[in-house]
Amino acid sequence: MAKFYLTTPLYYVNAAPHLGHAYSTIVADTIRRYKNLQGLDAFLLTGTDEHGQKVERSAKLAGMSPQEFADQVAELFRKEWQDLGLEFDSFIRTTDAKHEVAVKKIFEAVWKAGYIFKGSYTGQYCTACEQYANEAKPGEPCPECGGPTETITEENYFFKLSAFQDRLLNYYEEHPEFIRPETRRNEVIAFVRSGLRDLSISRTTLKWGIPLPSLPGSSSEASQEKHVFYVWFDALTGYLSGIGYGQDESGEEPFRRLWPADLQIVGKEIIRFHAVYWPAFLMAAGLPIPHTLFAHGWLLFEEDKMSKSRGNVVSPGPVREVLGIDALRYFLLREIPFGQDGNFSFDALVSRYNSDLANDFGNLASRVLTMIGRYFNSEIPYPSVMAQRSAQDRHILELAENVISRYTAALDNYEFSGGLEAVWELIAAVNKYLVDTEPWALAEKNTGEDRSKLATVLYTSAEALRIATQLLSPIMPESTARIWTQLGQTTELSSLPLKSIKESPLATQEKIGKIEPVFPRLEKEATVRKLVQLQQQVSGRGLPKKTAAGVGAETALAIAKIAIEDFLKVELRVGEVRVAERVKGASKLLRLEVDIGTETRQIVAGIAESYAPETLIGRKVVIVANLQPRKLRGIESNGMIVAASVGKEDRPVLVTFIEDVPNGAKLR
RNA sequence: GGCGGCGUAGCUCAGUUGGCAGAGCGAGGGUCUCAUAAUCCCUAGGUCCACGGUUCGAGUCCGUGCGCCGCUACCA
Repeated sequence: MAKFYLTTPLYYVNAAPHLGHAYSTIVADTIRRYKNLQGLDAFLLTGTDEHGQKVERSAKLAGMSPQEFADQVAELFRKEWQDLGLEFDSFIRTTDAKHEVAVKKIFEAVWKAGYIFKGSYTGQYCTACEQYANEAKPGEPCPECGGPTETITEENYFFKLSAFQDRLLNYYEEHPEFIRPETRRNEVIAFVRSGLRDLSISRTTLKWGIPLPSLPGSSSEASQEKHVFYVWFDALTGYLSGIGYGQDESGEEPFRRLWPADLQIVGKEIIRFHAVYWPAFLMAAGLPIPHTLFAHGWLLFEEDKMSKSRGNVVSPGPVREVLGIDALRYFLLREIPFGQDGNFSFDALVSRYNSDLANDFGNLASRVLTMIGRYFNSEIPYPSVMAQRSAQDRHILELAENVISRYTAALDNYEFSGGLEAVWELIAAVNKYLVDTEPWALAEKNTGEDRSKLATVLYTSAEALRIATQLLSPIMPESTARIWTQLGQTTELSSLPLKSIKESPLATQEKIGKIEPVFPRLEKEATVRKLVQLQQQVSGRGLPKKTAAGVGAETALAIAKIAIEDFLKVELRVGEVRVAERVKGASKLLRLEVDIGTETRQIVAGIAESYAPETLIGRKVVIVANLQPRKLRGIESNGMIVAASVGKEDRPVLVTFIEDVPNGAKLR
């Protein structure tokens, strides 16, 4: 049996699992089920990425060791998938012993192939954040905390990424299906075309990682012990270690069977690591490249990116409790074209549930089954022979055929939304068919001819319902299984191959099961209220203890009181912008010349994303006049512009005066 | 700034090789009664961002402008 190996991202344990993580995993679980129905041996790997600076810091904040911290969060993930009924075949943790073995093995392979060399990495290091401030240039402050950065040079092991530029471009060219969707593919190609620099793959600035093995032929083995792997070299290898790469003969068997992966699902923010570094690592190690890499979009909550710092993280738990996991699966796969960003809101979720699941699908099952119960003593009736059926009857079966092929074509291409639309076309058509043929009226008349028409209508409807149910089983495994039982089917729905849809029509005279609504209609307002309420209860929980206290301490620091003398040290003055222009090569910076009465100051301000240069000329601004000069992009900045910081993205909004104020006026 | 994408009915979006503007949801009206107050039918007269061009004819091709978004590497 042919295999289908797919992976979710290995989730970083710095955050508790939320709906965004669930989205990736739900998609993967759906594909796994679908591929199994297609007769493939599907294997799904998920897991957690546990090393790196952020975990080290979060653990410290929580007052525990990184390992303890990672253990707790990894367990949260595992439990979440279990609660959501998501099935996986392997769960890899990058702190597993077998993973460490695999990382060392692939590193040695890359080393032997000659793609590792020792070099030095120079960057701006922020001691407060304990990390490199990548965007900062020498002399610039840390973009995260605003603290000073220093230029430090670190001895590192480098991966010769530059050697793979052409090979990667060729690969993208020859395998258009490798990076999806198209826009991401274009971005990646543009990025690689612009030139690749070698990548440092070891770190000495942190301890929480996998130590580099001693290298044969390397003279300085002692110093190597201080090196740990760069997290991405470590994490990506999880896709190999999770299926046995690096194990002994028998342990490595799944790897040899499953690799290369057929589908790797990732979030769009990590596409580069997967589309550039990862294939390069694999090429260097002499391993095959995965077939497809699919970058999905972000789940936005009420128009905003879901993130912990924004405090708008939605947990899957409440949705599962109130609407059931299948409603969530359906919503995510139907509402959001796979690959694009999508909006999640409780309102939209409940609306979709009511209109599509309750009104269309659930109600169709209910009315068809009820009529079979009432008019045919709960037995699937015999339809007329084909020649005697009406055009309407035949139309439903033809449409069903058509929908089956459109649905499978869509799912084969990971277009869940399109596939579901097709199924709903069938569902809508059957609802209409029932109104047009009026089986209840046929039952009233009860002549022989009407009786056989009635049987045909109900059989045809039930048959279409059966087809829709079977098609939808990978999307909504639990609810479709219930409808399956109500249709009187005793075989396990999840074990029926896709091809049986066409081959096994509903058997007549089978007794249908007990009818009960699978998607009861919900009162929208009350349901949304309930979801919001439950969500608020859950929001307090999440990451391991003490994290909340740590955040509190940071806030306290920020609002510490200062004396008036401290404030008087700051010289704030009114100025008028005379000249404003973009700084070449910097997307955020503007070079301003500001008239402060006594002189004109040159100031470089990071406001280019919010203000077009020409709109600033002649505008009154407030500047900090006694700031130490600093060079930004080689341009000296004498002071800074005062602006409110708005929203989580810290969008700057300039201070303005309602009354006219002379240039140079001092603020106090 | 450079590269790429997008801008179509109140909302979410389809619109293939240029040929009379579409779907779903929401809203309004109506119908049936098998069904989960569900279904089904009717109703949107929308400057297809703006301007200019190519063409017998452009949402669909070209140019310019405006607006929004993504990418522009070693935190993950």
